Amino acid sequence: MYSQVQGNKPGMNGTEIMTTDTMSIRDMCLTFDVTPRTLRFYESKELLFPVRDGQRRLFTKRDRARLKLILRGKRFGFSLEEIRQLLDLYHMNDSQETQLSKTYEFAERHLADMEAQKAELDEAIGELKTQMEWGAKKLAAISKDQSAA
Amino acid sequence: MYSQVQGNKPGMNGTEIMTTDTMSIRDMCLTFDVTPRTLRFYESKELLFPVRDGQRRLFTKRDRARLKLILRGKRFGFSLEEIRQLLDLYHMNDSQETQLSKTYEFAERHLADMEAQKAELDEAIGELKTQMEWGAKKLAAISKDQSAA
DNA sequence: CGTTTCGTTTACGTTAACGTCAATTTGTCT
DNA sequence: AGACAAATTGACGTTAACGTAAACGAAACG
Repeated sequence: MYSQVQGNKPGMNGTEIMTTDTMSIRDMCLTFDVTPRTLRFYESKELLFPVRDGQRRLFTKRDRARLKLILRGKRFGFSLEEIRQLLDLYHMNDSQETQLSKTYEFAERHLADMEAQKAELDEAIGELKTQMEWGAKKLAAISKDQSAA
Repeated sequence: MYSQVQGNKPGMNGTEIMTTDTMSIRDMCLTFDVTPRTLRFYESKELLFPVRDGQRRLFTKRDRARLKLILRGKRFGFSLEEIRQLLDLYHMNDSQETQLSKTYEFAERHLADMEAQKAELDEAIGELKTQMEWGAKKLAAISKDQSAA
């Protein structure tokens, strides 16, 4: 649904298609529902590494994968700094094996956190449902009172 | 494991036990691992309603139930304002039936949020596990290289 | 009775995660 | 060329959720 045509150098007439697989900042904003400020902020925090076409940022496929993980991490309540460490695991390249062991341990703790969170979430959902059934009964009683009046 | 003796008025000798079922601010801090500042802050935001013994706050059983819900809500990434609304559902008394319907609707949205969050959490856990298996294989390869050298 | 030991109020400070605004540059259209 | 839109770089502002420090009162203790 979005243009894959980006990074056209001067000299292109617009009919040629350069599927460089990069996206402009605006396309990123529309696709992921974030603001330009957010993307620049994430770059400043070294969460994203858009390449440059002159001054302008071009976001690669890798940046988009990372952004998806960032936004998901945020929904789980992780800080950007924690997320940055996790991104290292997802985007580890072969020349960074020295850090792999440390990253792996971090991921283990993170996984434990998430599973604990899941257990608690299940419990909370159960309790909320119980409360809502109580509320539903109350509501039913009220509407009955009113029809009787 | 914590003292249930609180709110003793002057004139008590310490052998009598007044199981008023209230806790001092310090006991609350130890029990729930929060700071006094946090408890006062929650009171100022009308999340807790400790009674007073002169100047001092005494936290009731109701306050403790609410605090548990507050801390859990925070772990799920909800704001204090959102949590305050949910507390209305859990601590609704019969004289507040006018607001019940509104609160119920809020709870329905909240429940939907939580179930969506659970689904996403399951997915994230699965992906993280996959990545960690990849990482584990890498680590195994490295240690093999080193033993061969 | 002096002194530590909580607890209280008031008020200013802090951090994360951006928002917002201004000045400027660059590309695009007519 | 002129105008307009879109992007960039500072730089300062904002909100939530507390932290921290000062100044004070009350209670407990030797």
